[in-house]
Amino acid sequence: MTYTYDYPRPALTVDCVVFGYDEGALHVLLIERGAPPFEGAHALPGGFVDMEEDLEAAARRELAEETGVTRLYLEQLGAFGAPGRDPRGRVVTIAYVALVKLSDHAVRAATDARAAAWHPVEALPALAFDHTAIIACARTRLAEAVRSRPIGFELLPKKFTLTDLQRLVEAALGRPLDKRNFRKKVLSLDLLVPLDEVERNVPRRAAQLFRFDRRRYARLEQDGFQFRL
Amino acid sequence: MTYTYDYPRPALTVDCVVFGYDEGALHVLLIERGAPPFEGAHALPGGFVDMEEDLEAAARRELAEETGVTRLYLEQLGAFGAPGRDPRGRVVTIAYVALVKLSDHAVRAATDARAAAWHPVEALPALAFDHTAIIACARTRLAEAVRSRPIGFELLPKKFTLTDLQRLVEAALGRPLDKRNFRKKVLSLDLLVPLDEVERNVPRRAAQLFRFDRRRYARLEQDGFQFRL
DNA sequence: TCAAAAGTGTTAGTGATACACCCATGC
DNA sequence: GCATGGGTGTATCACTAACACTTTTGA
Repeated sequence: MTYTYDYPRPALTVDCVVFGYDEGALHVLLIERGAPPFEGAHALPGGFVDMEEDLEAAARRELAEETGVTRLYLEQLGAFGAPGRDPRGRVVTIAYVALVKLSDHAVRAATDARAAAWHPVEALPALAFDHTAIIACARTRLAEAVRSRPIGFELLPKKFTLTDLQRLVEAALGRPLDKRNFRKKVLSLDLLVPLDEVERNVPRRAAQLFRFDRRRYARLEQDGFQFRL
Repeated sequence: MTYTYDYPRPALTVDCVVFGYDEGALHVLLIERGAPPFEGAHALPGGFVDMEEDLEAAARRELAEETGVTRLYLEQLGAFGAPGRDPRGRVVTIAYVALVKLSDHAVRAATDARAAAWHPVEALPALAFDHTAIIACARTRLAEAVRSRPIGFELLPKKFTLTDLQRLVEAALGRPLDKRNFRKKVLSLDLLVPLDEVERNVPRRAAQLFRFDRRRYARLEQDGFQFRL
């Protein structure tokens, strides 16, 4: 079966920059390509958009197929379409940024036998296509987003300590923050609920656990409240 | 001549939300469609991406062809690709936001006889496709961008008064600003150069003219300076 | 008892906001 | 001389940034 058009059409793909956070460092989910071009190289999970499928739905589908990751936060990053970016011909890709709780999502072996694995953003391998540039772009977006919207919580487990949150924001911003000032500001937003629970099995004073109050944020947002860290 | 592929491909277009500023109000450049679907309706200028052409280049080309506008500021807004957005079939569009100095760019009659004209953003006609939603998205982006980067100057003539600049920022933000505070903040950035010249032929005290110091901004930016209005 | 991180306030400085009147010009 | 917008300063408040020690816990 083939498909015929009066004018040539670029191929259209989606690619996902999936950020996860673990042990104080940001990670990106990469697959190993099982076919040319760039066979054996690392690349972003992604693939072709189906004809009846919304772009975001395509991103979710490809992610589920290649990495087993589902139910995550997804946001469009933009289109990348320089003519030479794929050696097979003209391929335009719509890139998405995704955030997952590493604690909740064990990365499954990919359905099509290409391994999916987490890589620390500070030490990424060489990547196929223009994926290095796409990730750079995604990191910039993440740094902005983490400060202007409460999306850091998408990367943390449901229960987290203030230090967890601070380490995460520091990783996204790429610079250290003052502990007292950070805690003051975060708590003053009144979006964190302290739980009747503390850390367990730590060789030090156990830290208070918090959860993010989604409902309260939704209400504040409607009233024109502007989140900013 | 036809083109054949093993898998179906969506068509790929670019569309431009071109903002201009005149007489205290933001305007958007719209064309009138000369062919179905939506024949006779207003729409964003745009069209199909050529196979060997960068996405941004496609946007610039379509703009030049349809409206005669060239040499403008252009920034990618994002991809819009919901399956039902074009009645002819699956068409994914990459939207761009463009800013032009209305004073410099008389809008030419379009080459293909479809009229291009400016419409105030506060009173737009019904639009073809999902173009109303795309413009809404572009306005949000513009409001953010005008505050966080010195792009307001792309909309003003080379020589402008502080009141011109304030009216523009107010139009982009959709709310009024205090005159004294605005002037204080803008001048403290040290990016405006007062000229040896004032307004002419105004029935009131003539205002000081300024120009934006691009060079100085480029230098400051390199030193990590963060523009914010 | 030691190591490791949790938790906690104050001060100084900077930037944001609110606010009202005189001035210059063209008609 | 009048209508129109141009131009200017100060006081208050809120937020940011800098900074160090005591507490708790498990090993």
